[in-house]
Amino acid sequence: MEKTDAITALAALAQDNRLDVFRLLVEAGPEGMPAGAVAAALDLAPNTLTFHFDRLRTAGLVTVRRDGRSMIYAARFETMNSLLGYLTENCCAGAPCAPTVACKPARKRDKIST
Amino acid sequence: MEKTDAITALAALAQDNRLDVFRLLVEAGPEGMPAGAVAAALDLAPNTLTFHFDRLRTAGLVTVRRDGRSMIYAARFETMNSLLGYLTENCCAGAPCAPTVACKPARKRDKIST
DNA sequence: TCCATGATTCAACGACTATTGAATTAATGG
DNA sequence: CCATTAATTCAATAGTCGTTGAATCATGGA
Repeated sequence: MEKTDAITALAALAQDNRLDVFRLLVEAGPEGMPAGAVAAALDLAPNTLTFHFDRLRTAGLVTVRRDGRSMIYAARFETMNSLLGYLTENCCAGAPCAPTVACKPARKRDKIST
Repeated sequence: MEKTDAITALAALAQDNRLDVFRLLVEAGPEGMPAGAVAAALDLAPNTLTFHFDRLRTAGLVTVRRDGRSMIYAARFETMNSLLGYLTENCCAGAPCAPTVACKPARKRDKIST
């Protein structure tokens, strides 16, 4: 991952609502969930949400597809992995950090903590 | 690591010059380096640098101590580790990501890539 | 004490961010 | 075709960010 991409991804995650959105999508797994459901879960105005989705999408942290009138957003774990890779490689003085960290959608967890 | 701390740390790293500063300090290791040396290495105005150091310090990513008239800044690897921990735990759907990632100062590397 | 050096403080500035309300586009069902 | 639902676009706004220049503080040496 390039430095500029890392910065974009970091900036995308460095915001309260966006971090919530991303965590929610991570929990939702690869199938993702409709924008409306995210809006309902996090109590965000639809236009505000569109704004944040745009940032996440620009950062490559999220994908969209249309399903009827719903837009289904899903987390891109690959990008999250690249970001973790970049941070361990460049901000940890090298090798000691990186015993093959990998980010998979996998199993659900108890509950998102705020 | 708390969510708000994670956001502060992410925001601290999500900026070109600050990321450069932090990477430089990571390379410098636990002894750190004087503000002036950082300023020279990255060609930053001293007041601009103070501004960025403040952010990094607020995020807990950096420590300072005085040595004569120099201020010696050093990376706090512990915080970086916590951040990586938070991201793998909360943004990777849980366990599959975290085979004990750890961030140590340790050995130098070839060269920072821009 | 005086001066030079290293760094911080402060005010100002343009640029960007996050949110809002109103209007608009897209797809579906009757 | 019309109404409804889902989401996006757009303009406006307050607030924050990054940088600059000038002034100030702190330390050490002559």
